[in-house]
Amino acid sequence: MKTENSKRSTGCPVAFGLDCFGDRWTLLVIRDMMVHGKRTYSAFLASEEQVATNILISRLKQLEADGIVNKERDPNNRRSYIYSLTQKGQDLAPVLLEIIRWGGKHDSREGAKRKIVDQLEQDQEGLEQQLRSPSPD
Amino acid sequence: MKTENSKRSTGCPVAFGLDCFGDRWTLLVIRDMMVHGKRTYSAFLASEEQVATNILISRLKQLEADGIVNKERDPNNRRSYIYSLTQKGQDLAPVLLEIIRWGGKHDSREGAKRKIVDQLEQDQEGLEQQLRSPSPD
DNA sequence: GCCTCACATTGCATTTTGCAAGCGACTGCA
DNA sequence: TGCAGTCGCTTGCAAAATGCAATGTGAGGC
Repeated sequence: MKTENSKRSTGCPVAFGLDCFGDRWTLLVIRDMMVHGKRTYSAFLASEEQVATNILISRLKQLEADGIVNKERDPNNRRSYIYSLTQKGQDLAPVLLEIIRWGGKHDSREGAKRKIVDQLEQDQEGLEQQLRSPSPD
Repeated sequence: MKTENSKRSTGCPVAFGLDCFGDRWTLLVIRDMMVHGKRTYSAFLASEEQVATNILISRLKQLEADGIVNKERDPNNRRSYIYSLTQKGQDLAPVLLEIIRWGGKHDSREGAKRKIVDQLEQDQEGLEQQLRSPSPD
């Protein structure tokens, strides 16, 4: 598991960000919450990129420890938990949007998904609000 | 070394971005180029975060392979190389800016560096232009 | 010719990742 | 009441990435 003291401490805001979400999986979990409105462990597990269970749980724990997501019991199902974005997590929406914009511009592969990129070009403000308080799609 | 076929191919622009710069070091090299105007191997090596030589060279090669940086000989010193950002690399400026904004807002540690964060608040457009064609600070 | 600098490689121990299996608490259903 | 299925999570282990120190190479400088 990623340990808490694996954080750098140079004071650079970029390094600080990377310490929170600078790996191959963390930002995909945040994407799943923002873009796809996912909120449960099993929903994250079902994402296209096929994250392993041990990686997923370690990232969720780290995100919770970093105050980016909040974990609470599902009132309707006592064996489930609901993960949601804190303010700090919602504030990652602009970061995600700019990554989407960059990926949309520079990913020339077949099968690149344009839907959200088009939405971003047409109504950035609206999309950002949507990412901050998402609903399942 | 990170192999080229370690790329995911789900078509998601976020996953595409993470395949290019989703690790603990790549974006720091890009930060060094944009924010600090660094352009040589030895300048990157001297960064605060103390990247190892093997990691640095592997990231530079990957960035070059991905078309994000360009490598050419230094006309003034034939044992040196100059690394510079391509258009694709310069287009990462908004991503970096939003990470800086987020880090600036949420990093409450002692010693967090505010200078660039303040600059961002005062003149985002100017800063973005500066990051796209940086000069050493 | 010898020294230094800049870029880069190598070897090896440690850490992280990927993958498969399994576990305990809980639920829905007969 | 029993029991199969779901949910969140843990464990074991092989493979890959990382951290680290030492070494190599090729171009200048003197």
